[in-house]
Amino acid sequence: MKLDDTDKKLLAILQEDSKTPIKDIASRLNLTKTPIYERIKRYEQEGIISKYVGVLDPSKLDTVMVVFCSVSLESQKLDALESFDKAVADIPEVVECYLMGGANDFLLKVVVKDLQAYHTFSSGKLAALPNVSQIKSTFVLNEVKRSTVIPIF
Amino acid sequence: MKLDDTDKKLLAILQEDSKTPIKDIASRLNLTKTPIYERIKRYEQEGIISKYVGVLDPSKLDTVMVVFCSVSLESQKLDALESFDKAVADIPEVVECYLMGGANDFLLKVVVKDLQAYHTFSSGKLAALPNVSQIKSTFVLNEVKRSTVIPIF
DNA sequence: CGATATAACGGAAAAATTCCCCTTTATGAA
DNA sequence: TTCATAAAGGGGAATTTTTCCGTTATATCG
Repeated sequence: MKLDDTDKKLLAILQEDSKTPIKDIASRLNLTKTPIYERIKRYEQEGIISKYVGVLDPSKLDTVMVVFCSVSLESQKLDALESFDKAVADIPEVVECYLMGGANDFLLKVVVKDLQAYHTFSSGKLAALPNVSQIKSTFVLNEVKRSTVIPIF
Repeated sequence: MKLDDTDKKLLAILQEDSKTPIKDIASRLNLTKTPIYERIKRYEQEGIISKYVGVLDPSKLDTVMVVFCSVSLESQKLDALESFDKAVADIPEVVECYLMGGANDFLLKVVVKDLQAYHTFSSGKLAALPNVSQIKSTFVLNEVKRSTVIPIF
């Protein structure tokens, strides 16, 4: 889908604050509610906007710890990768998971409540998945920046 | 702040779909709109919910490429770390940034439109920041899972 | 057992979204 | 240039949702 200048500005606004009233967006973009409303509906229908969510501040929840871990599999065959994908989808502690280039590892972002919970997760749930050969964990000391915005140029 | 069972369920719903009408949430949690409304307002005032955002599907935007890079600084002094923090906040391509334990590196999630844009970003903007000594880039081949949900147990 | 605080309820007012039809602007072929 | 057609924008009314009351229930503690 082709995005014009208005689309880019509008998507930027919705990525920053999806609760901004349509009429306010309209006046910022020098339009009225109808064209704004219809553009937004189009994004939703086409799946460009997949969902609207509330974002929590982990520093306000005293029991949150973030860990990145890179997981290597014994096999790089497609079905091994796919079965790992599926397994990971159902583990709530795994908040993000990426298949990475270079070493053919997965990079996982994991959220747990403390170090003990991480140990349980890592040695219990994660190491138990099929084909897992190596897990390297790195702990987040400080969350410097976290945004969900995909910059559109 | 102490979170009871209703708070946890409510935060889980809002993290999944913040557009769910309050009356629908109320009936799911066997309550009426008022207590739900007042709990949500409390989360917003206390900053537990920091914002509401629209989430874009990068696969629907043909020009999106994700890279993780670990950046080492020459100095681990506090002011060097802090000036890096501040600089990173203003770079839109840097979507997330974490100070990591272990090697005292930063881990950055970077979103650009293609490989050429990444080269421009990496050698231009990123390497130009003060104290940067080493940049290791790993490219995302496939986004297996990406959620903004912080699991609350 | 009161007294007080906290949470939940129900309805009305305000605000936002949604939907309708109409007007304007852009596009392209004759 | 001009007309036909499509695409985008506009304005207002109906609907839905949020917000804000006053009131009632429930729990906690001396």
